[in-house]
Amino acid sequence: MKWPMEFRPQISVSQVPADPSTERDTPVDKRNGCPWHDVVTLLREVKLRPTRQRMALGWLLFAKGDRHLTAEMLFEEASIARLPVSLATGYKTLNQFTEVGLLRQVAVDGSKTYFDTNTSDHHHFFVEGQNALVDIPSASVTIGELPQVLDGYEVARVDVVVRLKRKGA
Amino acid sequence: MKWPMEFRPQISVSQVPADPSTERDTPVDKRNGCPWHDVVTLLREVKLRPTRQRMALGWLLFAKGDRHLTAEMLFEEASIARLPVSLATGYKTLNQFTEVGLLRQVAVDGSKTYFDTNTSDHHHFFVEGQNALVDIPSASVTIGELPQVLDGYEVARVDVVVRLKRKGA
DNA sequence: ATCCTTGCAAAACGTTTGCACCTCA
DNA sequence: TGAGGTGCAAACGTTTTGCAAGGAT
Repeated sequence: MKWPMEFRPQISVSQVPADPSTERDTPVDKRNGCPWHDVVTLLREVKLRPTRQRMALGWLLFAKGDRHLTAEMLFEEASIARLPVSLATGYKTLNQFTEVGLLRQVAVDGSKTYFDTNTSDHHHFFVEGQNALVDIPSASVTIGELPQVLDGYEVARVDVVVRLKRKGA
Repeated sequence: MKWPMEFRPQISVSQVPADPSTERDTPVDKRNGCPWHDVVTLLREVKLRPTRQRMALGWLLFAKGDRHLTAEMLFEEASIARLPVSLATGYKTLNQFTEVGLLRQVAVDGSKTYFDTNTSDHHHFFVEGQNALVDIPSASVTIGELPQVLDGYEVARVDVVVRLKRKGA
């Protein structure tokens, strides 16, 4: 594959502070803990039927502030909480929630897919060994300038992952 | 999991231009096309026996400048070139090369693992639709400052992925 | 001669799907 | 009641592994 690479700086990504009032793509306020009742509203706004399972998962996901979960983790939480949801439904729901902008997928390495309940503009620490993700407010990372992008393309998103390792490991 | 997050800017990651003379962790010069003979040297330096298969894969990987490959892509290239290497060996070799610092894994989303022959400090464009990776010299991206890192941990690496999408898609 | 490496096929793993049954509006 | 959702088990694609046979020093 040939690629015309002209790296004249041109596009500049301005990072916006994670001020709730500026959040985009967040149909419903899920910034504060989300009582059970609000999950109905949340689901209705994105035009997903508030079924028993989606309610349960939505509650697990959004009631406790920002979280980073895999399908398996969510499934286990539901099991422990005696919320009867199958693993397949867990996957399907996470994907649906992502499609409608309630969640965001985070690419770290490894085979597992992480879902982030914080859909605003921000980045991540990835803690090796613990395989845990921690938010970094986008205000804390400044990206200066990017090289010019290929004609016909535009920047969809800039993901920054800061990998942490145990000191002296 | 609780996490003490104090986001006082403190650690500053200074990005170094991709000047070959400053490359770290690159045991052997693989900057210019690597003739067959040099692969032997390359392998010996990292204490891997120069077997037929590792020679073949090493040559495919390092003879053509910087590349971003999955195991399947490498396997297909080898097949086309009539180099008899099994898929399992392809995987094993990519992992071994990564362990000794000859390759670097790149985390984009999707189920496939990409390996990058450029182990120096740099970032990536990820072209959606084409699932292609393109290097961004680290000099083109300036990361200002990072929040303080949890006690006992240090920054292993900062990965920046700039996702490109077709305009108006 | 010894240890390392390979190839195959099978297993493992995370994820998706086909389909019969159920349920919400 | 009917469109949509769920659960199960099977299918899927990628990656790893156990083991017997082959190759490097």
